Amino acid sequence: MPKSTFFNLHDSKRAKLLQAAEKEFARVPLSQASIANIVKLACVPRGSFYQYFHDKEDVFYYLLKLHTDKRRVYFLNVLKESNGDLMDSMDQVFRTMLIELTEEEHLKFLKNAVLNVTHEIEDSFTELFLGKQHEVDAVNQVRDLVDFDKLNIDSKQEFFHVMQILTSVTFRNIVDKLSRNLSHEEAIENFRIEMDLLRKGLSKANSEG
Amino acid sequence: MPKSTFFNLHDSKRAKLLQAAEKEFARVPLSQASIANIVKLACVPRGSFYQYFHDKEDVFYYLLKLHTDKRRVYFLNVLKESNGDLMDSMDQVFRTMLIELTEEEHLKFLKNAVLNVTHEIEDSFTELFLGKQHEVDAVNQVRDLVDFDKLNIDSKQEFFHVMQILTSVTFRNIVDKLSRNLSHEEAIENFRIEMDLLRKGLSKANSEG
DNA sequence: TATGTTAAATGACACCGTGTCATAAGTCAA
DNA sequence: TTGACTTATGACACGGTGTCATTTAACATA
Repeated sequence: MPKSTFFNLHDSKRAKLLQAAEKEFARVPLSQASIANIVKLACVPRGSFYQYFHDKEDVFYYLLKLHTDKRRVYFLNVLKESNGDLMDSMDQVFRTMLIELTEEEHLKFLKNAVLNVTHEIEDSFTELFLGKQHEVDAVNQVRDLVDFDKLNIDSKQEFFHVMQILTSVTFRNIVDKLSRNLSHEEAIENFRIEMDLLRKGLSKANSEG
Repeated sequence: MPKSTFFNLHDSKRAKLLQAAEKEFARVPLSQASIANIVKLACVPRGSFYQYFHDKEDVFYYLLKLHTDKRRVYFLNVLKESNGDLMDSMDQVFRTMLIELTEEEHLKFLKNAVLNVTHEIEDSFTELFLGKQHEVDAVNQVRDLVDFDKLNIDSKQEFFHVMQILTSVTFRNIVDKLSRNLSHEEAIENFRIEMDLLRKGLSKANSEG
């Protein structure tokens, strides 16, 4: 998290800093991004950067969090409007993300973020759907919206694992779309196939028994 | 890939280099590893390193490939011995990996690799099961071993997606185990729950129809 | 053995980025 | 105005990277 000094800044300067950082992280992946470029873009002296942030990872994950928070709100709304249909909602969010990724700036930022996946980023993706891990309130927020009659699970404890599975597969599909430069149609078709497989199950036994 | 010079080296020197590199990558994640340390450990001058490799990523991914190749052979054997039961084989490989991860050196290397997940690493994990992407032979090698009567899929084209799903979820479980320091029992239990969910399907509709 | 040719080894060096720190400049209350 | 505290600033020390000119080794050929 940025230092308190950062949050004491005028709105305009704060925005300027974030904008500069996002631009740099859109240019190259995290490991190649340089603080030198960020301060040049934002027109602030190098020392100031360290007044606001601990290091470049600090800004980077803060930016990512801003993105994630926005999407999470959207996800919760979709879930409401679909009367708690979890699979359909994942589908909807996946499609919306693909559309968002046509906006040049955000695309490049997210592309660099996602392709250069660190464990923290996959976690932040999970948070999109489940909220901050181990924060029970956030998990409940989703769980209360989900229509369990549409899910094939015995215990509410299994719900957590359902979300883990859906998140892993969805994330994978986003990464694939970006790394292989798939068209929207291809990406959606791939995702549809995998969601269908998840719905009906991979093992034949159950459709016989 | 390392340069040809590297492969012309005496076996002992090549091994020494790789051992030094693995030790450094076991110490810290890729981004923090330094070539300076590797050459110090291997007792070779700095310039030599660049005679053998393009950069540190080059050694790193080569090491990772050596690990992956070894596991892939094992996976194919398990698949044979289980008469093509895909789900059971994934289970078996997952358990074996957990056991391998008790060996200190390899644990730390893989932990750093997996936690600091880059897109390339998840890809290399997929290759473990599917072989190099777009190399048709490698995919067929697995597909020919799989018993399709145990799988709930209509077309062989769906097989690829089944593997994608299984790989994503398995990979996620390995990452979780390492990042949250789960015990073997917990990790196996989590994995079992998710594999069961995948088997039976997430959606209720199919168990009714 | 002498000679030429190619491959490999070596470490000094220029370059770049990081994070720190001493100092200067504000802010605000008494 | 003074003092206490917060923020700004940029020079600097440190460490890592990749290159390159030079040396050394390997080996073929006459």
